[in-house]
Amino acid sequence: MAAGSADTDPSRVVRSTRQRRAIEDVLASSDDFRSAQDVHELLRRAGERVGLATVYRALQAMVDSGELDVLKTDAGEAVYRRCGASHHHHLVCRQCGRTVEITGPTVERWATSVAEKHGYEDVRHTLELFGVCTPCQESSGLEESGS
Amino acid sequence: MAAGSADTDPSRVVRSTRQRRAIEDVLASSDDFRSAQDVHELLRRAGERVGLATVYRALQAMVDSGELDVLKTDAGEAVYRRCGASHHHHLVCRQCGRTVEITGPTVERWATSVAEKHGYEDVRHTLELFGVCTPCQESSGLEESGS
DNA sequence: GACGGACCTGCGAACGCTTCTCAATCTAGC
DNA sequence: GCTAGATTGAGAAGCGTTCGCAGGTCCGTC
Repeated sequence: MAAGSADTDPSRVVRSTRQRRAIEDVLASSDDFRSAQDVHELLRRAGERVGLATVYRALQAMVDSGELDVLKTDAGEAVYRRCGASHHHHLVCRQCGRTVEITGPTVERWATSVAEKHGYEDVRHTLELFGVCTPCQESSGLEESGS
Repeated sequence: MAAGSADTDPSRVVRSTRQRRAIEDVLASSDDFRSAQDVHELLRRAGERVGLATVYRALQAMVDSGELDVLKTDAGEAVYRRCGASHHHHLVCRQCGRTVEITGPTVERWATSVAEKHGYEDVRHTLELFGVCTPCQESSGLEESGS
């Protein structure tokens, strides 16, 4: 925490290379969060030979320049998404993984107002809902009460 | 995902051991978030010989039983803090780590209703707010405009 | 108090994600 | 075409975390 904030050195020139363009393409073609490993795998499948380290460096650079959003999964993996894609959350079944996308102005407003009340600015949030979907409720209900 | 849900096996008895009590003590003596490595280091300094793996296992067990809160730092490190019985969220400064506890009936209700609308039950959620607290806004403002 | 089985512990290895190293390569500008 | 310097790629290293297993500890029972 409290990093140096020295990454945005204005004397540094960003070059447009084949690899960087390929990485941008991958992210541009999706609205979902993608991990660095994902991006690397997708590039490989697309026939682009790009090193993993390069993917990490490019993603980090894009985060620094504000082109990408980044957040951490529960597993500690960083996932990236181009900024400006519509913000939403997920409702995930903890048994089968079935996922529903959720957009909620209620929460967005609540988050902002709460944060402001405490004097925090530039607020972002992570919110995930975990439950058991209808099909899984039925099947697990059979299992557990199976006496 | 879709793990066995075997963590809350009712046939499993939790034992009270020297190590586990020491870990509880460390966390009880602080209101701050502590990483597993922190806890391990503190135990070592206190003269308690406890293995790192044991610390991880104990912390995880406490999280599962609801005794501890856990969240991930930007660096991907898991940090733990004893948790009041009441469910709440955190508003964390992404620069200095200053944390405010938040309880929000608004969100709780919203989460439940959204989940039910999609047929999900037994819903839990994770919600963290990240922003920049007032002191950090001022200091970083000075830095950036400090031509 | 002794016994036995289940749980817990500790060590080190393994794991996954990320960053670093450094020589080779490529880009942009002249 | 040439040069300076940014960028790349492969593998090693770093870090936090989890796993495997032999041995130790705890708790209920006799």
